[in-house]
Amino acid sequence: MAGSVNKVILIGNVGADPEIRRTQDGRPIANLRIATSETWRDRNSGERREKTEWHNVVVFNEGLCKVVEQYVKKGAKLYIEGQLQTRKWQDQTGNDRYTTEVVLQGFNSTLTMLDGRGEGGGSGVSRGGGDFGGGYEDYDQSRQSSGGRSGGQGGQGGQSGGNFSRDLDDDIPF
Amino acid sequence: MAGSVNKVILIGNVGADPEIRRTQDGRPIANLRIATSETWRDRNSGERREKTEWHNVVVFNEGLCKVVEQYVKKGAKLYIEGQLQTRKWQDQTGNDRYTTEVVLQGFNSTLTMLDGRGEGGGSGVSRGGGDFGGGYEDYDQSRQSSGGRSGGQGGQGGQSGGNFSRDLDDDIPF
Amino acid sequence: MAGSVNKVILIGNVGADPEIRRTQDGRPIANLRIATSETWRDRNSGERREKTEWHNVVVFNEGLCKVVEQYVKKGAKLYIEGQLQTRKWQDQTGNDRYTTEVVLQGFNSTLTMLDGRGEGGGSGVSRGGGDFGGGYEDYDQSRQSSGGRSGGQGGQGGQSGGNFSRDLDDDIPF
Amino acid sequence: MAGSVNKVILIGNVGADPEIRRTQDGRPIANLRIATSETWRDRNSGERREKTEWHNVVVFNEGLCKVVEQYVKKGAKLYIEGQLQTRKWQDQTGNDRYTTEVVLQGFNSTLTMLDGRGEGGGSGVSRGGGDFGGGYEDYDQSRQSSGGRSGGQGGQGGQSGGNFSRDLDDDIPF
DNA sequence: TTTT
DNA sequence: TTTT
Repeated sequence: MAGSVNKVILIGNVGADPEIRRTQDGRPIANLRIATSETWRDRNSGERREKTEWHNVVVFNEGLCKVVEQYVKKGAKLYIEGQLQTRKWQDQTGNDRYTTEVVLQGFNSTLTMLDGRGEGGGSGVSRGGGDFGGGYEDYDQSRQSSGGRSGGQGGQGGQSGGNFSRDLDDDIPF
Repeated sequence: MAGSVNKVILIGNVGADPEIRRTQDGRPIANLRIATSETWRDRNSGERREKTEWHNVVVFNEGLCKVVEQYVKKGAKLYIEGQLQTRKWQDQTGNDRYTTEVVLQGFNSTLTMLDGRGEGGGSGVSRGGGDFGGGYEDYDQSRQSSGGRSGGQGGQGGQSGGNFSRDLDDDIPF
Repeated sequence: MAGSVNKVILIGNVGADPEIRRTQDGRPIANLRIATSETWRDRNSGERREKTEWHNVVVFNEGLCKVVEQYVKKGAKLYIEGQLQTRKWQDQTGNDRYTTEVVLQGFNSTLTMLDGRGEGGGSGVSRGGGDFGGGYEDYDQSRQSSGGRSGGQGGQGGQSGGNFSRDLDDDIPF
Repeated sequence: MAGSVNKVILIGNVGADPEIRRTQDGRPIANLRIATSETWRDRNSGERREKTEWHNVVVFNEGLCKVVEQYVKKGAKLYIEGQLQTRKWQDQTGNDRYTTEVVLQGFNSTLTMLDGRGEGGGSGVSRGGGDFGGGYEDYDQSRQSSGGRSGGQGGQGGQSGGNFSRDLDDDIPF
């Protein structure tokens, strides 16, 4: 379809230490639970009220996974930019179920630490791709192929060890 | 939580004529299915590939509901800005199920026609609230109280007739 | 023009304590300087490089001005959502000059404290309009008419005292 | 600075055929004027009012420049995502002047045709970088180094001929 | 002029 | 179920 945009922007806190697992061919995938919340004053009672929303965030992007692995802990405040994706799965009784997630994959994905931590004294800002600003960043784009459920060229990520034998489609949602 | 943002931006096409229903107290709710899609060229085969994502959009905002009712038809291209919301419901067997929707409610919600239609030859742009630009818009803010599943003060929307007897929580998801 | 969007999203730090002034009819206007910055590693030298960008932010929205007045200090980290606006002025020699600012006015404007401060122990989140979430917020929409350089109905803002005698158009840019 | 975001999202129409020029080392730069506009109804007079804002958009990203060159004409409706950048220059009398532009450079930049034209029957969607969706896109990332005023490795873009002898800093603003 |  |  010509001219389509699918963008989610969240600022919120991470509800638990992230889970990082790997696909069979070695690419990392990070799962985050992020809470956003709104407060308002009830017009009638005058009481302060709050509503918290929980978001499932899945990081396929390899560079962002590294950031998550190293710096993101329970309670961290993050800015994330990704896209909405709903995937279908079957429950135990064979019924179709759907889970909607915020996916960080490829370009136009961003994850930024808003607590002042991140990247070894560095920026705390990470993007889905390598080249920005002055354009000379040392980022190995060939390792960027991310790509979710795709075959890949096998282990190009290199961070062996601890691979998950379960594929992405085995995820237990929520 | 201090400093939280929950924002979704979509540009896509409407998959079917919108359903408009009403809460028991007369407030309108519009449901839209919006498709976004990405195309890319497969690195290996060189073929063009496409992936379409379908989004459930729920419009609680009364002003935006009017726009939907009057102008949004199957095939329309829209810009929408809303927030993510996951609601819990029980299926026939009593199991918890969750449905994530893009909700347009209150301020910071926008719906814009990108086909050149909309608002009687006018702007095709609509926001979740009345006052913008020069600040003199004729918008009855008292009818803006929207508020999803809340009780409301009863029928302030005024557009009686054709009310739905089902409440929002009765929705059949997907 | 049908279907137009003009949106700026910034997360950055405030460079100096905000200036708040008032129009002749009593509406407050806050000016902020916000720094955003990018870091990257130089591909050739391997050095870390940084580029800082400074943004002029003008808050016409009365509710957001109050937040700025009370909570925003030099060094604060903010999320802001506004729109781009370029205004024309004449320098001393009568030449046309242009200044581009990020304007927070009316709806679809947001200012959020990301430091954990803000709103008396409350949310630290503020929007350009009143009704959101459950829809019961106690916000006097009639005082919301903001409206930049427009005439207004005179003094509806009410917060008299300390008014600036200079109009907005007298601003010295940059 | 840790955790900084600088993002502009525009949907608007192109005011004139884009100018494409080249840096001395062959990288293309496209300049666009984009109009956004708001309409509202005057609270007092009841008249419809409109305010148009013009934006200077500079495309450094090489892939996006190609799209601009081939498909973007006067009147085209675009979605663009870039960042704010203010540059300093000297006028004829040696005074400092500043021009703020929306820059599309590197990742997290997007340009999308919203008219149904674009990319030879293809998507009309273009991003600042190559890998998205399934992750197999055939995009030569080595030609992506864009980088604004930087030296570059010389002519890697390959689209020789017609280079502009003026550098970016020679731009006449507005 | 901020921040890390 | 949209669109190109």
